Order: sequence, then structure tokens, then C-alpha cells
Amino acid sequence: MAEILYNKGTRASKRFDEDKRSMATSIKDIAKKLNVSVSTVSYALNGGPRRVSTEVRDRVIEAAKDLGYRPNRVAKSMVTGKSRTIGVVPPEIGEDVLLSPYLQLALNGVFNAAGKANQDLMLFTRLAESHHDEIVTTILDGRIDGAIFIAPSRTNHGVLVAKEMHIPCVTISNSQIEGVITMSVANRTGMNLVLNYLVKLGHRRIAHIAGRLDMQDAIERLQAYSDFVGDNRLPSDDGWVVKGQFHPDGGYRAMKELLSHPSLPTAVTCANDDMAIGAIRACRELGFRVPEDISITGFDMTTTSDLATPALTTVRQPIAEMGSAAVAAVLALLEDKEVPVHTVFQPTLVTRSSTCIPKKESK
Amino acid sequence: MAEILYNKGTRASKRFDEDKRSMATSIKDIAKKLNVSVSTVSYALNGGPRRVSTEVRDRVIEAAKDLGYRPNRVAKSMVTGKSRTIGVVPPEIGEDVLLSPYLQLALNGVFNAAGKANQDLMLFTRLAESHHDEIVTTILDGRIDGAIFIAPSRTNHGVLVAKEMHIPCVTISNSQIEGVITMSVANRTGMNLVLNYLVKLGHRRIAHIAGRLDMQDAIERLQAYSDFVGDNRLPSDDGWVVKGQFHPDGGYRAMKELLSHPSLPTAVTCANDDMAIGAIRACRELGFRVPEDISITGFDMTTTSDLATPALTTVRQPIAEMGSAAVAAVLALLEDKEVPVHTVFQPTLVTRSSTCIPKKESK
DNA sequence: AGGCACAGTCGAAACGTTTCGCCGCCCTTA
DNA sequence: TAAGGGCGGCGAAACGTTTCGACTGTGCCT
Repeated sequence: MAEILYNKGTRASKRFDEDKRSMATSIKDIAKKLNVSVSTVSYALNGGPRRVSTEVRDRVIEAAKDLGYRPNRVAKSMVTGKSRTIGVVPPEIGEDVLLSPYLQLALNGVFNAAGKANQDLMLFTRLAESHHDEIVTTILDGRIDGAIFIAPSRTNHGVLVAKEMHIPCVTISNSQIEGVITMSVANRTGMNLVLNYLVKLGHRRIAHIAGRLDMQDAIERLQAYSDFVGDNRLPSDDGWVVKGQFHPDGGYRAMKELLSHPSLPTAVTCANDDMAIGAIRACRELGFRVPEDISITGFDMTTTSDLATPALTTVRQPIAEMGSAAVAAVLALLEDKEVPVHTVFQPTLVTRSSTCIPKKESK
Repeated sequence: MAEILYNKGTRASKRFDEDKRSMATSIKDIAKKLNVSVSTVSYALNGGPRRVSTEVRDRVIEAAKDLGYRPNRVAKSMVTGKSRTIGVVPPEIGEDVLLSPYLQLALNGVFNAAGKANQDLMLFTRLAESHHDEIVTTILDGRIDGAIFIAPSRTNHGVLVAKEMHIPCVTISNSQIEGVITMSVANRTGMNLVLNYLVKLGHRRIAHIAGRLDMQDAIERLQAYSDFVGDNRLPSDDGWVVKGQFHPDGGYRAMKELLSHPSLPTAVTCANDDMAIGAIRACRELGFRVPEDISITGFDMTTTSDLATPALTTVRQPIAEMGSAAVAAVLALLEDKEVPVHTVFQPTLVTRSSTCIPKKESK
């Protein structure tokens, strides 16, 4: 029955408030106490657009402290139209999105950069495809100044709407949507790094476990693989390209499929680390040794990639840097600065122990 | 020079807007178009507190769609005092907070639950001790309805202020702050689970790598260890308790310290998985085999714990469930329901391969 | 002495909502 | 036919800010 009120301002609170909730003090209270106008208080508190005599200013500041004044950012937002908050939209990859090591890295990068730039982050939680329109609504509802989409699927039109509405909007990862600022990684370079390394070790029979093919990254990595195989006249086999959905279980199943194939590769390139970890598990279960029997490579250099056994040879994407660049881009956009539409980051090869010289061809 | 405006509403935009930015349509525009009052539109759109004839309602809804109306949540927030947003305050553990596997688990739990409850998440980024007052200000600035503190350090008084201001506020992890709703785990039970298991395997010389001792979890786990050793009259040694700061490097250094001690334990309990992973690395480097020479246990069952080699014997905390309970608690608090101050979750033992029967005492 | 610039201040509008009090109308019911 | 009660709708206040236009002195220049 008793109603506890946590916020001043609802009509209801006007009716019986007062003891339950010590009404948050507003700029008006300060004004009243000091017998000055609201505007003067605002100027004093912000070093506002107008000058205030030092005497009044000091009194205002002291009164603010006395009364425990905390500015209400919602009100401020309404009039300025700015919120000092950046929205982050994770990819829609079903349950437990935040457990994805890739997202973890990216989010961490964005988080750190946002902190340095004094921006808070608004994390969008309702990502199901069915909620696409809701995402859009949320983006436009005034609580954020700009948005960062992490690895959006191609059907996510939130990016487009945001752009259209002139909400600063940046994506991380390689959906090269027309005109949308993108922080991407040179997938082809990354794959070539791995593939060249494998070839140099002596591999020729190389397979690929692909990611979710509705994502640009997956497509590009697969394409790079195919081109490399073609360009270098490596043996190829239809059964050597398997889809693994970017998650460990997918990698596990894909590897099992690969290993049941009559003709086996000596190395497998995976489109991300998660799948590589699953693939290693599959090998181990079926009695194949990694890397002695089969070399396996990942992509991303997530935090988990060197905890795997054996530690993964993988491609480091500078994801943290990309996150930080994304934040910088949003802020630049907000200040109406020019931002390059496409920033491409260079990957590097990290050789660890999941790869080695191939066995003598038993065939 | 040209000023691009991303948001209607600033005074400035009134001056020259119009083509740069197609002003977002508001409830007023709908009202004008239909020649009805603003209030009627509001009622129609919300199924508001008052009835509206079906005819008018349909016309309003259609007009809203036509004009591409998106409700401005900031304005709504201001009058209702609610934001459908929950704040999340990560622990202050220096750089790369989000890379902590524990936080990842907890955040994921909160994230999933928030999504189901139609709440967005506001992630606080400015956590440095020096910003404590800023955290408080942010919490009170009206953008969130409640806050979830994840493993707050004991000096974080944000929790207290939030509580005092009647902002629904829940903590995950075991800082048992007077009167603050807490989702905690029975640390003692967890440690006993591990220790009993080790003893049953035959271990008696058991060491402990403790976490950050400004955190309740670390204290309780250490205390549980000490008590267990005392109660069971196990041999003890001052050098067998080392501090590892809850991160892998700390665990690594702690283990090196432990191994340089004249009298070696046969098992080491670590206060979390991260430290256990570091400890294993230290062992490997110094030529000790895990578990043959030394058994090592973790705590938390993070996603990384079974990628380690050997896979960690650890204590599973139902962190995801705790996250979801925390969200539920915030929402309950918002509806003025009673919420138990202290909910204790039961941990379970997960035995994997980082533990085994101790070597014959060489001593 | 008149005019001007400027500092310092105030009042009020505006941002986009929600919701209260009020009013007129039509339909009952006595 | 008068009283009463919904129903459907309107106008306005309120939420807490920011900032514009206007006003009043004061000091300086001509």
C-alpha cells in the first residue's frame, strides 16, 4: 500500500511525498534559497554562456554543495539534445552474446575509450530480429548521441536508419554498408598471412572452416581462402570447406565432418578462434593430434586463444584499437568533423603451437 | 562552418534547420495533422489512462506510422521519472575491466535478464577511485531506474549513496554492506567443497593463493581456507598463503613465490580461475607437472577454465543466475515489492583434470 | 550631457512527454 | 423533464534544464 518514491517529479509524488523521499534538490531550490533567478544559478554552475559575478557564483556553488545538488541529466538532455552517452549494439548471435570472446574484446576497447572520453555506454539488450524496429526506436529515442554497432548482421537495418536520421553511427567489423563509417580489418591480408605461413611450413592440402555467412567477415575470409587456393594451385576439394557458425560447437561439428571425409587435409584454417578451439577438441576426440597430424589456425587472437591446448596460431586483429577508433569517430561526427568512411586496420600473424610441418604424406 | 544538427530541439536548430535535419516528428505534429489535442494523441498511443474512441485511435496510430513518429524517451523519462534502463557498475580493477572472465559471466547474466525484462543497460565507464563522486552523480542523474554493482570494492560508496537516495540498488558478490540487497555466493561452502575433495584425494599439505583482500570474496575464501586447515589439523605454513590479486599474472607470481619456498605443498587452492591459470603456467615453467606434482584448483568456473591445460577443477558459481536475480530484484524494488536483503547461492564442485592423488611424500 | 558598451541579472520560452481537472454531449433513469 | 453518469475530448501544468531577449546600472568616450 505504502508507495515508496524514488524520484521526484511524478505527479503522484506531489500528493504525499516529503518524508518517504527527500525530494532531490533542483536548480530551483538553489535559486529560491539564494533569492536569485534560475538562470543565474545555471550560469554559475556551468560557467554558462553568460557571466556571473564571482560573489554570486561562489554562493551558488556553496549552496549547491550544501543542498547536495545533483544535476538532472535527463532534463539537460531534453533541452540540449545531447546525452554524453554512446549506444552499443552487440551482434545478434542468439543466447549469451556477451560470452563471445570477440565481442568481449571489442566491447572492452569501446569501454576503455568511452571512459577516457567521459562518455557512458548504453548497451542494447533487445536484439532479436523480431525487435529490429525496436532497436531503431531506441536509437532514436534521445538517450544516446551516437551508436556503435559491433559486427551487425546484414539484415540489421538499424545502422541505415540511424544514418538516415543523422545519428552518428559507426560499425566495427566489415559490413561495408554504403556510406556508413566502418572500422574494419583487412581480412584478406589476415588470411594470406596464415595461408602463406602454412604453405611455407610445407602444407598444400588446406581446408577452411567458415563462419556465419551472413556476416561480411566470414564471407571475406572464405573468399580469401578460395582465391589463395586457386592462385597458388593448391589441391582443393568440395568437402574442405565447412560452415562452423563462428562458435566453438560449430567448429567442433565442422571438424568432425571434415575428418569423416575420405580425403584429409593436413591443415585447417578456421575463420575465428572459437571455432578453432572446437575443432581441436574434435580432433582430440577422434584421436588426431594437433599439430602433428593436423595443423589448425584461428583468427581474432581472443583472450582464450592462448589458453587453448595447444596455444593457437592465429591472426591478431587490433580489436581494442578499433573500438577506441570507433568511439573517437562517433565523437568527431558529433562535432561535425570529417571522418573517413572506411578505416582498415592491419592484422598480424601470431604463431604459436597449433601449427607445424605436415606429416609425410601417407597417401 | 556548416552546422549539422542531429537532434531537433536545440534552440540553435530552430534558426536554420529544416533541410539538414528532417526534424523528428513529435506527438504535437500528429496532433496538428489530425486536429486533435496532444493529450488525445498520447492516450491513443499508450492506450493511455483515458479512453479514446476507436476511430480516433486508429487515425492517430496511422498518422504516427505515416510521419515516422518515434517517441522521445528522454521527455517521457522526465515526466515519469522512469527510464526502463538499469545501470551497471563494473568493479574498479584498473585497465581492461571487461576482459575479466568473472565480469564477463556476470555481465552476460545481467544482460540476458535485462533483455527479457525489456530493460536496457547503462554501463558506467568512469570507475577510477578519483571519480567516485562522479559515479554517484551519474547514478542520480535520472537516466537509470536502478543500479547493479558488480563486485564493488569496499571503498565504493556509490552503493550507499544510491541506497540512501532510494535508488533501487543491488550488488552481485559478497560485499555485505549494511542493508544493501546482495546476491552472493556461499564462499565457505565452495572452499569446503574443494578442500574436502583434495583431502579425500589424500592431500594434506595445501596452500592458498588469495585474491584482492579489499574484496569480500577474497577475504571469505581465505578465511574458509584457514578455518578448514585449522579445523582439520592440516599442516600449515606461513609461506603457504600468498596474495595473487585475482588476475593471472598475480597467480603466476604467487605460484613462483610458493614454489621457491623450502617446504612445498602438494595442492594449491586459488581464489579464482584466473589466478589458477597463471599458477599453472608458473608450474610448467619451473618444471612442475600439474596435477602429478601439484594439484591446482580454481574458483568461479569461468568460460576459460576448461580451455586451460589441464582443465581446471573449480567451483561453479551460478553467476549468470545471480545476474538474472539481480535484475529481477531491481525491478521488484521499483515496484515497491519486498526483496530479501541477502540471497545466497550455492556453489558446486566441478572436478576436472588439474587435480589428482598426491605423489608419495618424498620427504 | 548624451550615447554606448558591457557586466550582471531576471523572466520566460522551449524541449516532448504525461496526466489532471474540466467541459459538453448523449443516454439512462426516476 | 430534470438529475445523474459515462464517454470522449481539450487545455494546461508539470518535469528540470538551458538560453534568449530584455532590463538596469555603471563606467567610459566623445
